[in-house]
Amino acid sequence: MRVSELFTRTLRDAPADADLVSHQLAIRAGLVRPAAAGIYAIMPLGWRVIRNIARVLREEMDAVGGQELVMPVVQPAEIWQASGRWDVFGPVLQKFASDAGREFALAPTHEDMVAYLAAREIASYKQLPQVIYQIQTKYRNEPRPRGGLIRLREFTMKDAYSLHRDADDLARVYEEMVRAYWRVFERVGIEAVAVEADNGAMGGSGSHEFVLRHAQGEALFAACDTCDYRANSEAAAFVLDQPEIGALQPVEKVATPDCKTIEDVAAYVGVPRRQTLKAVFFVHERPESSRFVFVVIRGDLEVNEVKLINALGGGELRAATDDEIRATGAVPGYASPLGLDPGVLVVADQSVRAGANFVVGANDEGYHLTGVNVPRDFDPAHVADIAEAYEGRAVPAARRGICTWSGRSSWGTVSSLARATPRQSARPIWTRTGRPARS
RNA sequence: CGGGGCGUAGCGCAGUCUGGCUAGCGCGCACCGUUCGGGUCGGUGAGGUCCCCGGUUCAAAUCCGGGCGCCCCGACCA
Repeated sequence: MRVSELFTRTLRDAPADADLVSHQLAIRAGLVRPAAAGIYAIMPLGWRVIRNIARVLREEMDAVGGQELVMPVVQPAEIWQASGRWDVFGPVLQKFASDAGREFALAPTHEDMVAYLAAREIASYKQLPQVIYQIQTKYRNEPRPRGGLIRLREFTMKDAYSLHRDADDLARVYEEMVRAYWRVFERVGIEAVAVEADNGAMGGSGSHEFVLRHAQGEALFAACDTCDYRANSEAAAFVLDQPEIGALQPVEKVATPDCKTIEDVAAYVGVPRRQTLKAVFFVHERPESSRFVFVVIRGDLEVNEVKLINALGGGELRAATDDEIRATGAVPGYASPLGLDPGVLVVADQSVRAGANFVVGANDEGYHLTGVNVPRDFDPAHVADIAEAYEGRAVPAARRGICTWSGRSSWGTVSSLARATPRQSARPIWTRTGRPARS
């Protein structure tokens, strides 16, 4: 067909609100046209690209025994209530009611529908394993769509789901899926990097994310400079440095006026940041309850909320308000795990054991304590790795490689899930794979 | 949800601070001419709720109040 007959026109100037080069080119070339924030029309040229990618995906999914189907985008509330996720998913799940008052949701993912179908189709373990997949629209009511096509509300995803009778079978198909993904990326011409990922709220064990090294990506991943360790920022582990510990000092209360941040305190007292302890406050929310969480971490580190959620066993986190902090007896800016109400849940990062003679808040406006030691002065009930890795840390695998950070843009994940949805009993073990084909 | 920016012709912009000619410019579009050809050159022309609502004023794109939308940073991201 001639370009002169093309439905789409091309543009010499990119729209002012397109910042990323990829976004500018996609619009100027007429691949896509915006309809609303995070919602695009795929124009004829763009659709050709998607169809070509889809063809490759179908061939590779079929090659590992996948059966294609199409599940609905509009799904009745009952399916989400049955899996327990109707009330848990949060605002990303776009709910709406028909005029008659029947409740529906736009599918942001299809596990729940798969569970619904599998429960009706699979009558015996002899029917397993099964691999099904679809190339279908997803709708996620993202709080902030961004970067043109980087993060969309409405998008197309290839998602595959496998159902298994046991863990060995799952592990076998998991590996097949990972290999299938490599073939897809190779054929499509994407230089993907496989990184260890976290399953997040889906739970389960084992997850690989295929990412594109991309400066404007949504997030970061860590890569070891000497070994092949690769992990996204939610999953990256690192080796904690162990400062030399001299003689333990006694606890002393010192005045630290106007020192509400770690930088201020460290500078005022004259110690490195890693000789301070920082308190961070969250409210841990679950469908049935919410609880205040007092988190303690070494001053030079940041809390990784995904790790913290995992340490807490799931649920959601939000930052606590100052009022909620005061209600526990802690003083914002000068909070201390020492002398807290014993009813307050304290979770400490393992870094609190890496160091000595820490400077911590005194729970008294304008004062800090020095010479605080673990476990002599406080002994946290819960200690876990909840710190975010960062550039320059040694990675655990090689024990000496240095971690470097790169931007990442997610092109797909393969996850191995323990069990679909605990509330739906007699469900087979199944895995979810997939998340590519965002144009 | 917090911080910042923007909204004037299909696209890119000027005009707004300091209210007042008929709201302009480039590209694109239509028509006529021109060229072997061209992202050619020349001419003519169409196209505007100046984001919306309200207010101030003799007079509002411009000032004031409210709202909506879009983009960026952060929070979030199953």
